[in-house]
Amino acid sequence: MAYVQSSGAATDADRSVKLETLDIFKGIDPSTVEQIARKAQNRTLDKGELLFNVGDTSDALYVVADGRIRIWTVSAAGAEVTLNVLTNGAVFGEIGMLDGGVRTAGASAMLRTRLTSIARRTFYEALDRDPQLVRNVIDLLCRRLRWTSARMEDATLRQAPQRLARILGHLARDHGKTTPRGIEVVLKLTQSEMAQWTAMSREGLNKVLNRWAEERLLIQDRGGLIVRDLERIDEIAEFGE
Amino acid sequence: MAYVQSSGAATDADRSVKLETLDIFKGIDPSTVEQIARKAQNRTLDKGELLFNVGDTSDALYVVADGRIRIWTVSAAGAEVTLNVLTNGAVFGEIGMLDGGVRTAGASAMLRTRLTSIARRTFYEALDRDPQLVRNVIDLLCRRLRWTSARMEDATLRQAPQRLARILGHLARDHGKTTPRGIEVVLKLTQSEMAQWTAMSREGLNKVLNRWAEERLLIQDRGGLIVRDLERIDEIAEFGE
DNA sequence: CGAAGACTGTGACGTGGGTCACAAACGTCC
DNA sequence: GGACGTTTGTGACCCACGTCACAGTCTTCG
Repeated sequence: MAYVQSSGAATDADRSVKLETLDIFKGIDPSTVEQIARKAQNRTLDKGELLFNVGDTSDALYVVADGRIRIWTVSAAGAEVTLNVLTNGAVFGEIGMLDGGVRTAGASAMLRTRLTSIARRTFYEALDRDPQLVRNVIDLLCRRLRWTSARMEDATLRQAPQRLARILGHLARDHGKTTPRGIEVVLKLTQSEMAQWTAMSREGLNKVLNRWAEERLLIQDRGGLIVRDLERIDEIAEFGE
Repeated sequence: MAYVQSSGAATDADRSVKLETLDIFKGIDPSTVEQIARKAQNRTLDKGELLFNVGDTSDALYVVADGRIRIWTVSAAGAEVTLNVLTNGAVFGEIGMLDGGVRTAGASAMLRTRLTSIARRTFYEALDRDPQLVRNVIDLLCRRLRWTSARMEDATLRQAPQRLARILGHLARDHGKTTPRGIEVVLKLTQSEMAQWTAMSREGLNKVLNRWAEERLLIQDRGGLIVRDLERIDEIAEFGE
């Protein structure tokens, strides 16, 4: 089986990500995937460890096997903005791998994280063999482009609270667990981390969050966050308060 | 020859764009390109005419044969932001053509413009036949992604004057003609058009432009714009004033 | 358990840049 | 050469948000 190798104990195996379950390998001959998996490298990053920096040369694509990766950029002044936070099963770094250019963003681990990396050579061999993989790659790139366009729009024509609402919606949908109390966000982030993500100041974010808590749109539960009124949050993201 | 057909007088022929000169067809068998050119459609838009709107279904890619196309998005409040201005030889609309999704941005003509369009069917036939075309498409998408990322950064962590400086640099480099007086921007835009592009107000842009004119960074010559100190403009784009 | 460090909460204050409301200058068409 | 529409120029005013400067509160670890 084309498992992403677990570098830890056997009990970790269930949390591991199988390559063949990834969208990018959907419809690909299992033997091809297995071959890629055999040549793939594994790597573990400690909390806070840098995987790559803006401007680094690049020749591999990564898959988050278990953990959490933050993708970011820095301004000339040194301010960091988070572009995305990736969890198990996410693929990243494909642009550098595909075109061989330098990295346009940095990547680092938010906690101890296991990764699988696939080298350009390996990937291109498979690309030459399987036309379906080509389609999948094109699809992936298109999806990325659409996602970036949407975020671009957010950045240019939405105000801070709208951007925050957008992120909250994303957190609730992609990292939320429905409970009697509301949608619990499993992906726990500090206010500073969220602030970097929404490109606002920590203090400003705090104030908005507390206002919304008062209005019962969400509950703040020591570090955790429970979304109560996703409808309204979405509305704010789209049209403002 | 795989010319983009001129729908106008023969004198327009010299301004026409040949498909085989486009990056996306670099290294492709001429007969394949010719076949695509034969199946391509031509279309002329009047000044201001809408080619497609956000949310439209899409099944074609376009090439600007002669004229000028503006790509834009709208906020829920109705404010338009220009994402790019395209001139002869530019390719656009490829994402929708490739993945069949709806358009994420609108496109309209800034002046009377001739376009060539290539349908998904036609393109995919060629894609199946020529693996080099696949590489070219992947390259194009990667380039787009890098460009969008850069603009994304501009939007989130640069201030208005920096964004303006960025656009000026782009105008000077990609649409400029070096003359004794400085780099003359051939692509003439009104201040309103530039303001939409830099996501600032027309009034604000005006003030910055006049300040820079006083500082001899540029000359404003009734509608035209001449960049005198590109070094400094680039510096401002990167580090602020 | 107690201290140090991280995280959260909140007000005072400053400012970039948008909106409004004009006036002046420029085109272009009868 | 008026006259009307477009573009440019400029000041008064305003507001969203960032920065600063704290004070609480939670965690974690010796």
